[in-house]
Amino acid sequence: MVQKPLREQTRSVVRSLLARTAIELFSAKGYDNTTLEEVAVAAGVSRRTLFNYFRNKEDLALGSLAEQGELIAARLAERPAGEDAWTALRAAFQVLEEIDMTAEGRLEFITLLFGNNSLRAGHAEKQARWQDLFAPLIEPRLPDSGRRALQARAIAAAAIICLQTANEEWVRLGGRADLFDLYDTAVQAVRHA
Amino acid sequence: MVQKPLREQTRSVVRSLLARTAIELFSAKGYDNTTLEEVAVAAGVSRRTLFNYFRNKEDLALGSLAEQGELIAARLAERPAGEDAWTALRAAFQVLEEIDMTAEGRLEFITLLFGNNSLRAGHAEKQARWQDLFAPLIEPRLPDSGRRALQARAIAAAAIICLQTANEEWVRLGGRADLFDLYDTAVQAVRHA
DNA sequence: GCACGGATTTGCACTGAGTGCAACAGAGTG
DNA sequence: CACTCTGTTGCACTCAGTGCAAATCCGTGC
Repeated sequence: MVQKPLREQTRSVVRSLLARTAIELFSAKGYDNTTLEEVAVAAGVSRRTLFNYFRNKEDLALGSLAEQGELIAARLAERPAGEDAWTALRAAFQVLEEIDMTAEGRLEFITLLFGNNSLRAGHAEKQARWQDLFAPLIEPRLPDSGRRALQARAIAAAAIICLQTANEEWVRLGGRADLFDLYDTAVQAVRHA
Repeated sequence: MVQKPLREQTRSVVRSLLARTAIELFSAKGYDNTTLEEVAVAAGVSRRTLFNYFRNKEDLALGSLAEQGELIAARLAERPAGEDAWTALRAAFQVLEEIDMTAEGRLEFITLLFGNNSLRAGHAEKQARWQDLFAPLIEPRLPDSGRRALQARAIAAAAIICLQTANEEWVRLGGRADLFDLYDTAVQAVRHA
């Protein structure tokens, strides 16, 4: 009866080990030049087992994005009900700064993301899924009107894209800037230019 | 010496024939359940030749998006210099309405896009590339300031994402709505909510 | 009409991602 | 010591994508 939490625990440990091993190899040799066979060997596991943990090669690299989305959504749900949508989103995004990851690690990871076409695509898509998580949470923050659902989706998408643009710029600057300064600049431009 | 234009002409004819054949099959049988072998046979060409025209399976489905991006960019470049960035973008997007495609065709195509994960990803990525086309064209429309490049990218990205959100909603409504009404609602929400 | 030359098409063989299946190993239970 | 449940592994297969070389097509010059 105590097995279940135990199994799940080992599972998530193995999962993150595999992801870390993979990202290390991808960064070192390039995404396309790294086979899943190599990742499996490096992690001391069979190629087939990799597929028990991740649906595909892309997920192996991007798994953490889905988790980040859930973290942000959770934080967003905790924000006071009266708070303005943009304010709530900005506050929720800041959960990213609490994530256990060195600046070099972030830089390496994001560089990997933007350096490969199919990863860029996967990245874009994963963040588009964030929209589905965030929109229902910001819809109640909008004034009544028809099309409130559409409005909520648009705001969520725009905020995410501002974060992404800021992230890109942050990488371009080699990490020598404050991410949220860049984010604020982006939002300001979009809303008041 | 007259070969070149001629060859290019046939090339683009063949290219669009292949794309149309592919999209038809993808819509009918599903993207994942359609092999490139089948597409090739249906178009009366060898599988290998398909790869002379398209880099990969995804491009076969999404090729038109790249062209659309270039059309919009061209229109954007023609807008008067003093025009506000958002106004210019909206006007440029309207080139989409001039594209030779039936409403059912559009609906079918967009439904295909949103119905498959990897196509959604490719779609998101292709539109993210639009950003690279549009940003330089709207940067001169912004007031002087540091970070104008970042601002231009943010605005381009936000406008694109509004269009995409409107498109999604349009599909959800079965095409029974005006795309630009939806777009305006989205932009309004983002900028003034 | 005919041979030449460049480009396009095609077949072939190969790599690697992803999947279904069945055999296997290990841990907990009676 | 069987028995079962779960996770791992190997194996064989399909399909996307690529490099290469043979075959084919087509406009041009003779």
